[in-house]
Amino acid sequence: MTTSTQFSTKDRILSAAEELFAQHGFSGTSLRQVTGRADVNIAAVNYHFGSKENLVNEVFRRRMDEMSDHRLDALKAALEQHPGELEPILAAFIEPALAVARDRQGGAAFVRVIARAYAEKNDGLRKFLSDRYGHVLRDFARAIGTCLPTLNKEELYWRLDFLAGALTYAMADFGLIKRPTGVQEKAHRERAARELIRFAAAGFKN
Amino acid sequence: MTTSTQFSTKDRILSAAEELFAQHGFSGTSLRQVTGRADVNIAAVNYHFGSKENLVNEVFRRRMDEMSDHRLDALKAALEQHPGELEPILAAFIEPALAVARDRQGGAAFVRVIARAYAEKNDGLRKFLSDRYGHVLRDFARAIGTCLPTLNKEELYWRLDFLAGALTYAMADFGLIKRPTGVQEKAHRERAARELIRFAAAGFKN
DNA sequence: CATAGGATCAAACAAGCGTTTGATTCATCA
DNA sequence: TGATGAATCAAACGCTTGTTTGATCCTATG
Repeated sequence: MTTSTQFSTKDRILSAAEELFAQHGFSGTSLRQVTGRADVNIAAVNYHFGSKENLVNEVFRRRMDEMSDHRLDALKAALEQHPGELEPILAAFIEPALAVARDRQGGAAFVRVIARAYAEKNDGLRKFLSDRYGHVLRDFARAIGTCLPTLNKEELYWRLDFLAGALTYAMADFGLIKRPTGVQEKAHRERAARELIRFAAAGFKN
Repeated sequence: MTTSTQFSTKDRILSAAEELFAQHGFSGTSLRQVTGRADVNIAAVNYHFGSKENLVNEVFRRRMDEMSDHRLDALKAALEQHPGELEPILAAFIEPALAVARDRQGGAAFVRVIARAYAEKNDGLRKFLSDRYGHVLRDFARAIGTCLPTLNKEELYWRLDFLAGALTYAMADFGLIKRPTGVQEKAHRERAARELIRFAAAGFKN
């Protein structure tokens, strides 16, 4: 099959897997659950992806590539338009996570999948993420560093870790802040981004 | 068996489960792995705990009770000895997590288990945690609130979520800060606590 | 010492797992 | 139109899962 009027089998598997991984984790999700939700034969996973592990990686690649590109674009724009300012850099880091969370259908699930990736000590996956997206974090570290020249490198990395933790946790709706019924998911996440930018900016500046 | 010169079968199972859950997650850990490491018959888990799910809950209860008590004691002391100050309250929240991480053997694994608990959308476990330990978070929220009376309640809860996220993430060694070889685990975690208290204090104060 | 009952054991259970097979459908192109 | 190969299918593969069984060991109590 080259094209299709609807979503391809491959895409349906990826979307179903994304949602289920977000809900039940990687090892907590069976391929039969995935193919059941995608309305696809069980053998299709191994046909299109080779193995369950490859499917996990593909679920990541599909959204992380997009999110990382947006982050780097936003960082470049922030450095050009607001040189020396911290908040635009933090926004460039935080808002694409928000965007991927609300953009496409099922994107909300992906944020939770990211959180899971950190929790699962799946070393293969972590190496995959570090190899493929480590440079994004390094670029942000450099940008923040030139913005706060008195901050030494170790402290900078600690705070970047705190930011990543808070972002992951908040975006995934893990905490005690439950989205009030009646508040739209989109408005909720925008609020989260706004609050986090303020919180982190204060923390970075000391 | 009422007493034992060594650790009881029940304790050995709990410790082995804790370490393995930290490494491979709940659904990623089989009871045969647990009983293998604990050097115990496979049937012992269901005999002593009833089911795998109960074992998961027990692994939590064992350390969370201790950590929550320490947090509340430290909070009380902070309010008495440093009334109106924010940093001691944050320290009361952060340091017991550090303590449980270094105190007993295998405690380090538990911090990673906590992180996992939030990532797993295991609703039974999350309800268990919320029912049993929700009052701890509420006490801290109240203490911080009287400390920063201009901060409205919603913002306060957002920031408490950010703190919890950053704490979980940093303590579990998820981020890019890898403990340098040669630096003791204890020193590494103390550094984490110190940096996080400063970061969060600045964030809370705005 | 006899015995009751908690603790441990090897073994098996049905169910679910990821993966593979070989046949069959279907669209494409010579 | 008939051939080619990708895509899909039902079915089965061997293996692991959590749990249960019934026998056996061990220790504390009468």
